[in-house]
Parts: sequence; C-alpha cells; structure tokens
Amino acid sequence: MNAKTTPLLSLTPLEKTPAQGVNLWVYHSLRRALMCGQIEPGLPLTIRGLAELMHVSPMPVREALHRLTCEGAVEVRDNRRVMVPQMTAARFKELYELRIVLETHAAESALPYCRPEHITELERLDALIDLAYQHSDTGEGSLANQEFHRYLYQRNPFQVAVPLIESIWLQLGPFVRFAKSKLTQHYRIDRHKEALQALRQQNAFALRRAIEADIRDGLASIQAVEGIHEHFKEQALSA
Amino acid sequence: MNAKTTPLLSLTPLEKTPAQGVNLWVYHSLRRALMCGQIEPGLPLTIRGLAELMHVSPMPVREALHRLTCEGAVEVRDNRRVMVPQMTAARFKELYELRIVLETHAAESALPYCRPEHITELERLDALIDLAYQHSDTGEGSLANQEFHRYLYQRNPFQVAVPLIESIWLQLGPFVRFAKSKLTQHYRIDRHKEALQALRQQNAFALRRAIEADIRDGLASIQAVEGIHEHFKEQALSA
DNA sequence: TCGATATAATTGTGATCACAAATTTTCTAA
DNA sequence: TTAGAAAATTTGTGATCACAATTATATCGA
Repeated sequence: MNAKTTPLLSLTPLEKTPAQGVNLWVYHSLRRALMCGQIEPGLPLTIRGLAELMHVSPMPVREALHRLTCEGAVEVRDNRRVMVPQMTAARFKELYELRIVLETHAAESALPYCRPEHITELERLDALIDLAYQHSDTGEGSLANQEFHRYLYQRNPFQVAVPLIESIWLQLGPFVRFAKSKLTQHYRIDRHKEALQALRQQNAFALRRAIEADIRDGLASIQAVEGIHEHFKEQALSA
Repeated sequence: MNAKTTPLLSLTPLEKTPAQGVNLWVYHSLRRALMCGQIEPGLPLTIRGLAELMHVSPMPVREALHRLTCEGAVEVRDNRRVMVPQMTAARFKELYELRIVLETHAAESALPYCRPEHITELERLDALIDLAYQHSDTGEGSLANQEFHRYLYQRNPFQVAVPLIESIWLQLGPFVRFAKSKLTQHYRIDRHKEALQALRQQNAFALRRAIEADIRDGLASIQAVEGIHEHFKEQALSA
C-alpha cells in the first residue's frame, strides 16, 4: 500500500452488524471517518488500500467510494484518483449559504407536522449536544447537532430536502471538524432553544430565524479561529 | 428476462463514444431514458436485464443504477428491487417548492458573474427552447430548458447547488414528462426573457422573481392537465 | 379450483480475475 | 548528479463467478 495513504491508520470503523451487510458497513464507516476529519484532504484513497485496512474485498469499498463521490464528499480527479477535496474559501462560503437556504426551508416545511412528543424528543436531542460539549467532545457534539436537525426536518413525512442537506454537511464535515479542533472553548447561544420555542408557538418566521442564526453562529465560530483562513486551499477558477 | 420489464424496449441508448467509457455511457443512457419518461414507474429494473438490453456486462449497469439511486432518480425497495418511484401529490409539491428555493438561490448567486457574452449564450439557448416547442417536441424542450438553467447557475464558478438541482429535476422528470405528453398546446410566458432582462440590469430581485415565476408557470401548466391528479400514487405516510 | 408446499429460476451482493491506464521504480546516458 | 527512457508495480474499470436471498413455477392435497 502506498505510504501516502498512511493517514488512514486513524480510520476507526464502526462496529460490524450482520443485518447491515458489508456494503452498508463500509459506507457508514467511511462516511463517519470522513465527517470526523479522519481522512486527510488531498491524499488519494485507493480501493484496494481501504479494503485491506478494513479487511473486506474491494467491491464494497468501491461502491462506498462511488456513493460518497455522488454525495460530494469525495471527488474523482482526471487520473481517476479519489480524494477528499481541499476546501477553498469561496466554496466554503457557498456551502454555508446553501445550508442556510435549505435548512430554513426544511424546518419551515416540517413545522406543521411537529407534535408535542416531537418537541420532547428534540429537547432530549438538544440535551445530548450540551452533554457532548460539556465533555469537550466536539466530534460527538457535531454529530448530535446533526441528529437534532435531521430529526426536526424529517417531521415532515414528505420531506425531500434531507439527502441534499446531508450532502452539504458531508462536504463541510472535514473542514469544520478541523476548524473546531482549534477552538479552545465552546460558548454558544442555544439557538435550538429558540427553535423549540418557535415550534411550540408554531411560528414559522421565528423558526427560520432561529435555524439561520444557529447556522450563522456556527459559521462565525469557525471564522473566529485564528489563522483559519490560511488553511483554505488557494482557490482556482473553473476552467 | 422478466416480462415485467418489457417497457424498457422503448429505451433508446445514446450514441456510444469511446472516450466516455462504458460506465458513463450506461449512466447517461439510463439517466436520459428516465428523464424522458421511458421507464415505467413501479416496474422493477434488473441489472442483468438492462445489461442484456444494452449489450454490456452487468457491472456498469450496477454502478449506474446505484448512482441513480444516490441521486434520487430510482429507489431501492425492501426486497432490493430498484425502480422509478411512483409520484405522490405531496412529494410532487415538496419537490417543486424545493426547486424554487434552490434555483432562485442559484440564479442570484450566479448574477455577479454574468457577462454580456454569457447573456448572448443564454439567448441562444432560449431560442433552442422556442424551436423545440415550435416543433411540439416537449422532450427536447424540457432538456433545452434545463440546459438554459444549468448554464445560468454555472456562471458562478463556485456554484455548489447544481448537483442538488439536477437531483430534483431527475426526481421530477418522469412525471413531468408524462404530464406534458397530455398537453395539447404550449402557451407560455417567456420568463426566460424576464430573467435575461434582470441579468442585463444586474437586478437580483427581478431575477429571483423571473426564475420563480418560470418554475411556477411550469407547475401550473402541469396542474392544468385534465385528470392529472388521478395519476398520482395514493400517498402513504412514512411509518 | 384453491391454497400450501416444494422446486426451480432469478436476483443483488461480494469475491475474484483480467486488462488498460496511471504511477513508481529502475536503468542508462550525458 | 540529473534527465529521460524502460521496466515494474499499482490502480480503477469491466467481466465473470459463487452464493444467499427473493421470486416464479410446479406439484400436491383437500
């Protein structure tokens, strides 16, 4: 195996569950590793290398990589090499703007379907976020945060936006994780509380504002990281 | 091959180009067939069946189907059968709303990058749409319409919304094509002209309004089709 | 004839192989 | 020592196979 992929030694596969099948297990493990910033952007991922690392045949890895490609999490270069793209400032900005557009829409579309028991569950999920941050576990905090948002948006049984939102999260994941590892403290206004209040009041405007503010707060905390801008790849205009 | 898949006999693969590779050719052929309503919703697609029909081995078909699954164009059922989902009224509505949300945003984000030569090209693309409709070729008209929108949004070199928008188009494609086949005449306000004017004036508000009106006009024309509502699948709430 | 069971066939997934393309390593000449 | 060419190795894609799961067909009994 090419030494350039040794950063993958930090890859921690999820527990194997037989019901899931190798295919899904590989996908979820890679997805998790990617979201947690365990895969170095710019380094080529090889099918056989990952298969060896995860003790599976190349087929499920191949399919998982293709799926992650489809979701925007990894990109295929001209030489057919697959890798996590390096983040550029402009793309980062576009992804965050799109996140706001999509998530405020998804939240509002879910509003009519939110029942008191849903709000109770959201409160529980929000408490899990607080717990993670109390333990200074930003990885768990991020995943719990996503679970909160995902649960909310999926209260709409006809919701079609979630796969799109997940794709944006995936694309932002590595860089956000890196940035958050530089944070020395996590002080946050709990916009989720504001969202919950808006849900109780069935106030669409307030809900959109809370979700947007939540996302912008997250963006601001990343931008406040000293020297973060130097970690963006020099951006090149499309050919 | 299972007789239930015989509707695929209407599948017209694109011309094979060696530079493209079998994989991409199969994908683009299936994508095109799907978008043009050549694949009956609800009927199972089999890998080997399609491979035989397209004179390729099952591998490229398998990967193309998985990619189309990822893009929301087809869905995998519990029994692992892949098929084009039947459209429900609620999902149709959500997809159109999301289309408006995404495309108005994408257009606005492209606005600062639009040059006179881009507007000239958009005029040319708009003329192609008119030409298609003059020939009563709604299939070509739809594809040309998409090309107009795609070109516009991609004027922003950092645009990240287009794969998401394409996914929505893909999901809407079969039903829209079916609905348009029932239209006896195509009278449309040319919202593209309004969009072009907004671009010339660098007027973001007017641009958003034109794109939104364009999409809503398209929606209205479909809803005006007599009996169209009876072609939606009975909707079931998520378990 | 109908329903249940058994058998046969089909299907998607994972494994493995072959090959062209891409990359790395080795060799040679200046 | 360096640059270029040749050779060796690796890589992704497409082909094919095996197997468990699913579906279709045949058989049997009431």
